[in-house]
Amino acid sequence: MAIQDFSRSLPMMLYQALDVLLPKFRRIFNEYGLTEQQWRILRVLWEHKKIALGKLSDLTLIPSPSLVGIVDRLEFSEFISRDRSKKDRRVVYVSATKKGRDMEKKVMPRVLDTYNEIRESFEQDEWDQLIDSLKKITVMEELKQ
Amino acid sequence: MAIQDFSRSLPMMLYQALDVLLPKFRRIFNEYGLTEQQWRILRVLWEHKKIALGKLSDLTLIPSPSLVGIVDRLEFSEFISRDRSKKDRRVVYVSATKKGRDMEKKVMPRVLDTYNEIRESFEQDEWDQLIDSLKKITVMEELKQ
DNA sequence: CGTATTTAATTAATATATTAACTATTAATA
DNA sequence: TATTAATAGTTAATATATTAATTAAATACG
Repeated sequence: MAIQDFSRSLPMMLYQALDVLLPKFRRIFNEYGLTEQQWRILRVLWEHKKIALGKLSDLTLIPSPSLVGIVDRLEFSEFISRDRSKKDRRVVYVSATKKGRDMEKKVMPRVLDTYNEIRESFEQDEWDQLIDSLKKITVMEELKQ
Repeated sequence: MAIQDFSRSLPMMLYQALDVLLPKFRRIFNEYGLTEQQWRILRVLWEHKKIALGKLSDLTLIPSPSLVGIVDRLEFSEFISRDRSKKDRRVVYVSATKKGRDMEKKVMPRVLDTYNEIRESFEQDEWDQLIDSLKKITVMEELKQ
């Protein structure tokens, strides 16, 4: 094992963790004809009713140029609808249609089951510590810029 | 804050950590005309001399269908070369050219500086705990299949 | 030996990410 | 008010990810 072990570097460990965690969730999404990104958007809309694209980008971590196309396809599939703000005509609001809202009851339970299964394989302390450390990374001043 | 807080879910925290960590590294790669994935491949080749595509996919965490194109472009830029195994003609080996090897001296120090800067903002214990927890995720049996 | 199965790499189709540039609108300010 | 700067969303070009299918070669095995 080299002094600087690439495979155990933080970025690679983060990638690997996602590679292991996500396939099981994606299988659920795909059963309902959703991509992972489409699910993220619906997941946020179930809590927001109406949200500007910029805010949606922040909450889903989907970069705005990608968001445009993903929202296009969700709109085409009639899971969501767009409408432009009257007050500030630069702003576009997005909200879930009935079809989009109805997905919550179907998908969420399955996703939560899988999520809890993962969570239960950690001690509460270790889990909290993990989330805290990740949180700490996201607010690191060294990385702003 | 909802019972199940989407933004603090493990996958979203992992995504966010990567979103915060990577841009600073990417800026370095781009100065040398490399994408992040191209760098990952060179990073592995600097330690391996010669490696099969399958193994390279495992070590870089780049899925093989993506790897084909990325290796194409690295070959076109003359950073690496391909050659097919004589023993098993299904296998394709990849190795760094002189141009590819020479990048190590240029890029690695800058990357290590940035990496150490990040690492130093953690206590050794917390860092080790973080890496351990991530490692634990990558070997979770619950997620195999 | 010949056929079926597995394996390594690749191709194909579609979706998303990255970076830069652009448009329309709004806010700031001389 | 006229001009400049900032903001929200979008487009464009290229690279990569995802999933399924394909090809060529190697292996298993009746």
